Amino acid sequence: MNGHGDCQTCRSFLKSAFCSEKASTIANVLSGHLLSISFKKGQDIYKEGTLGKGVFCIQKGKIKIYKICEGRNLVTDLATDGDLIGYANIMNEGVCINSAKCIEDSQICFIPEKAFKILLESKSALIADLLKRSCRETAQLSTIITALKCMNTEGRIACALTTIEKKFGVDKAGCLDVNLTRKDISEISGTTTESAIRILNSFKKDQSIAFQNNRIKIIDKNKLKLYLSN
Amino acid sequence: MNGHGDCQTCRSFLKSAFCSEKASTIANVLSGHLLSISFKKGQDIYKEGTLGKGVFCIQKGKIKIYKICEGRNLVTDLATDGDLIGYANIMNEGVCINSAKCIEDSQICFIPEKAFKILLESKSALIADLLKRSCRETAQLSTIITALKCMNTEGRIACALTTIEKKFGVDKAGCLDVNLTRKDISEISGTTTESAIRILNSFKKDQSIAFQNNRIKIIDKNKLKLYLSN
DNA sequence: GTTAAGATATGAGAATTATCATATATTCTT
DNA sequence: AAGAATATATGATAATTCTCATATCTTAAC
Repeated sequence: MNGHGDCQTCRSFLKSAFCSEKASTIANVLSGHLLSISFKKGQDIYKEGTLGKGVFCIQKGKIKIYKICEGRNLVTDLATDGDLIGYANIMNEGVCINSAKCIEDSQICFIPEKAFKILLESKSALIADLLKRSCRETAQLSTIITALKCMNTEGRIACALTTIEKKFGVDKAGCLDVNLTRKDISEISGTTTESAIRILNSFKKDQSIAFQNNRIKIIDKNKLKLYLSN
Repeated sequence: MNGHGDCQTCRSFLKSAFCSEKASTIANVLSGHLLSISFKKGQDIYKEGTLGKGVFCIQKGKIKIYKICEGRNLVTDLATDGDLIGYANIMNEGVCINSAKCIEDSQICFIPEKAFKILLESKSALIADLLKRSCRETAQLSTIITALKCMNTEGRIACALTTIEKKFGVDKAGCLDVNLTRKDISEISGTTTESAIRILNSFKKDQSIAFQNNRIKIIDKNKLKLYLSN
């Protein structure tokens, strides 16, 4: 973790909060805390079960949020530029309910719990924004639950691919703009590495997707969608 | 739905909200809306995919929140006296992300979306309370996701029993204070009715639980816990 | 009280997916 | 460049749980 440039994403995110009656206090607490920190690919941001020290705003990067069970990881969310992560930990007695790890090198802004709580207490626009985010997350988690029980592994992998595309977009070559291993993809779709490999290869044979320089390119969305219905 | 007595639970829940600067407006909008409505066992409160008309506060009753997949239901939450349900629907473009149904006859207070939104905008204590609830829900949903992938069916049923006990408590006889069918229990634990029946019977043989007048009594919590680890 | 509907019970077989084993390919380190 | 570590690939087998079939029991309806 090395201090780096000012986190503009984070500042704009919190801007409205500064307009409240307690502004001076908040500014005080936050001053010097909005610098972004460099995280390396693979580095943990926070770990399930540990005490959450604050909230993180992604200035630039790609993050996976996951639950650990019996040595295996289960990704419940992906985060990227502008996303705020870790606030649910702060709201749930401070113990981290999941883990966050960098999929790529990232610049992340840290907001200490104390500062964050003062922001919340100031009843600014932040809390309304947060509620919206939290409710969206609720909807997403329910969808994952449904997928785990009602889709077969093929369907969940097809689903994961479209989720990844939505979250991280595509590069100039049209590939999913993130370097994920088969293991990563298995964690996102709730299966094993072997199954992910097998099914991705079957998708490739099927010409639904292609592999280009270690990245995945979605060739035929309609074909992929056919797997979703199962 | 027949109008009934005043919803005290709901009033106390919203009380703080009335202390804000927009109080008169809120009181105006809410006046006449805080009466509780009678729902029969089995009756739907709202349905996944339909437009959410507002938020519901349980005055007295027992509710299941569930997702539908291929004719099967998957319970994601249980609600009872004092719980607020449906707010995530309102926050997510209004389309219900899940369904709510009465497990027993219930008295429920309805807060129309419009009134609810005005309450939120007044930046009262309500929104902070709601955020906390939402984050707690997030934590719970992640736990369900973990359970579905990392526990076997026995473990999930054992888990469901302790969840039910925590939520609904026990009656004078020491039984889980709610009338659930095996199908209900299978929906809470994410399995089939047949599997739920088989496993509950094995728990009974095991003397972890007992059946009394169609209700389940947890006899040996430690024995049940042994199933959780798998 | 009879019938119908729903709930509980149990067995046999099928299907899906994980596990384990092993091989090859790729990337990283020094 | 060599070796180690990690990632990808593929087959065989095992385990879990669902599905389907059927039977009994309980509750509700008329």
